[in-house]
Amino acid sequence: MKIATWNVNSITVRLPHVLDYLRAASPDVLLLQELKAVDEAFPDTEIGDAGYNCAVWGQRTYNGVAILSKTPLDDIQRGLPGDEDEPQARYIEAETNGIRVASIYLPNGNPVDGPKFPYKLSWMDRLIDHAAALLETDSPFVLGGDYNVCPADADVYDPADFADDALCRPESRSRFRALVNLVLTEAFRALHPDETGAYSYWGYQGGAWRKGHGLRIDHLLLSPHLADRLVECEIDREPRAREKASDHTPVWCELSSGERDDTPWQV
DNA sequence: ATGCCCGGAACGTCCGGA
Repeated sequence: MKIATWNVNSITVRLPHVLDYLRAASPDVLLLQELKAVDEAFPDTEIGDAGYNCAVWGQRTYNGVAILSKTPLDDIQRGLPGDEDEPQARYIEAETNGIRVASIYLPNGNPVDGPKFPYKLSWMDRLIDHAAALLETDSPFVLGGDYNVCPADADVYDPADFADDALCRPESRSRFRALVNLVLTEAFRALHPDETGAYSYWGYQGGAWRKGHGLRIDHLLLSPHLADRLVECEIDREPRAREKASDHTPVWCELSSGERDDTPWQV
């Protein structure tokens, strides 16, 4: 089972790229962020024709998250539990193919001296609470998306320059660690502990993509059941190299079927 | 010190239909 996440920075502009990606990579589940479109403008017909069901929480201008899946999507939840008055469309969760999946667009938090930074941190606190509740259910789940957190200096092209950025600040990193320490598995780093320069985002300004000035801020966090099934996790740079690219590129992981090897142990 | 780049909204302009 292949699960991917991609911040598309406008589903309207990026639809051709998304359809190409669905055809080329054929993920079972694709988590999307930054739709920048209301529900009614979401291209569910085109995506349906490509063989995918859609769960969407859109918003005008900003934010917007969706889950695409080859299998039906059930029990769709929009927003974090207890966050019913939250107007920002940053979280959607559903059941598909026997697992729970969430598409997350975590607040950026910049500038750190304004109200956006405490909003980010409290949003992370609520996500941690919800992840703890999901772990209590003992059911397999994936929390994937644009976390807007570089977990470590190895995930930033210029750590010194980003030391005081909301994506790298210790308050953001400590909450990301607290989430992982619940215990979840951050799929890419689990399989590539020493890899540097493995970014998922390169800004539009100053030729960042050409210069390799990137950040790794898009993550797939797996529950213990699914961590046991993790066989591969990669960042697909091809979509970022295209004309009219999103500033993010897809991150995907492959989970084995989950069938246990019951071969008897032999001396 | 500031913009760099991009997308959407708002707006302005153009176009089609009445």
